[in-house]
Amino acid sequence: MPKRVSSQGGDKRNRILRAAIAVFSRKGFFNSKVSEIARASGVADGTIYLYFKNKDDLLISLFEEKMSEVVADVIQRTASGGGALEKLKIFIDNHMDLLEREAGLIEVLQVEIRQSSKFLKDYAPVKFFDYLDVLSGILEEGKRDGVFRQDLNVGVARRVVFGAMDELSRTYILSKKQKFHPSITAGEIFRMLSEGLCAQRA
Amino acid sequence: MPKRVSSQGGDKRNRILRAAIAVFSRKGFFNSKVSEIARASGVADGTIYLYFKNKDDLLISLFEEKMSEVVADVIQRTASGGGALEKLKIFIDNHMDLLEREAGLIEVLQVEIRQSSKFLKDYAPVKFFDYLDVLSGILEEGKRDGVFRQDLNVGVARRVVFGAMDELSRTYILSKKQKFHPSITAGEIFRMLSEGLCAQRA
DNA sequence: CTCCATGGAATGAACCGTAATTCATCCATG
DNA sequence: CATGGATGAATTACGGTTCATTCCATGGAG
Repeated sequence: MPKRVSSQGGDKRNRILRAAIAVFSRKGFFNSKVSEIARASGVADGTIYLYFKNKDDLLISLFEEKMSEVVADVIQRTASGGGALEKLKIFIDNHMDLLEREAGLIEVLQVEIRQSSKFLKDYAPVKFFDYLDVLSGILEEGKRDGVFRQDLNVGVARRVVFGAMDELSRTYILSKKQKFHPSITAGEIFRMLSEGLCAQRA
Repeated sequence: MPKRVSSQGGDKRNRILRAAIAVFSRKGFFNSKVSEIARASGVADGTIYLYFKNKDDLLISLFEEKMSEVVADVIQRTASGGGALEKLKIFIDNHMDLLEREAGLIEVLQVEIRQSSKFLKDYAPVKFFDYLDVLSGILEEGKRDGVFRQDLNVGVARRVVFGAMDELSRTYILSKKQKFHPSITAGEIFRMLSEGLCAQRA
């Protein structure tokens, strides 16, 4: 299990991760062969087992490491927003933007990790909760500042927001002929969530 | 491939479908063994192949048939609603209620069908679109009647609504210790979507 | 400067468990 | 006894994982 090779081989682990993202996103975890990932990353089958315990570990590592970056990044970005509403806007924009910047990664996170709890007996996707927590923070702040309704149930609201973004992501990923642009859609989602569907307040 | 057996065995196909739902929902499609489904439905392994082409076909059939019922049922139920807003309420209530009535089924539809497009090369989940179309109909009606904003993008809105419900469903399914009650949550989702998060209209 | 020893990294062919599918056989019914 | 559904053990393919072998960079010795 090489830690970090001084010469040129230092990126081998990353090459494998990148290839895994590509392959998993294309064919799904269960239909992806380790040998394919090996081929795609230009290493031998056995080499993968020098860097990862097994195929499951490859998926988990991928999730943990990449999701960490995503979470750190979105925390950074939203911090620059003035109020809760602006932060929410940034959060949503960022999420939809990821679709273009990291299409394969998002696809894996979206589809494969979801059902991971089914086959990865004990694994809890902590990083995913970190991501949701950022959203909770924004919503709490908005309540505190009177921007959002006082009776907002943050536990439900964070899921509503995430679910909306997530579903649009899926639509984007699955529709071959791109019907819409992520950033434009982000605007629509934001408006819908902040103002609601109704013409008038009841 | 027996169409419909006159004697007692007529329910064999259904027994298999029911068992498949239970097994798939518990362990996921790829980790479910055909022999498990056979055992759970009280038939021999080979018998399954008298009723279904293969394991994939079992999943697809399950989806098509059960989803048809769900769609027909929700069309029926929403039809009784007075206006678009009430129909939307019914739709959301119904969706969350399915979680209790058909927990296993929803879990399969939610998690397994999602990634089906990855491994079922040509299959398009038509019934899923039928379900979304019911939602579109409600939103269109609301726009026509001035209940919903005129500039609502129905294509995006239907996904926002579905995504919100869907994400809460997932939360419900995955959290062992039930933190919330589906029908109460349904109310929160409805309010959030119709009125939005904000305290004031901008 | 050349040669060789050393050890860790990389290789990939072979192993092996698993599970989808088949099919020779059995059995109930009319 | 003929028909056709049902059975489940055997077949077979597949692909994750292993590990004996090879490769290569380094550095010490001659």
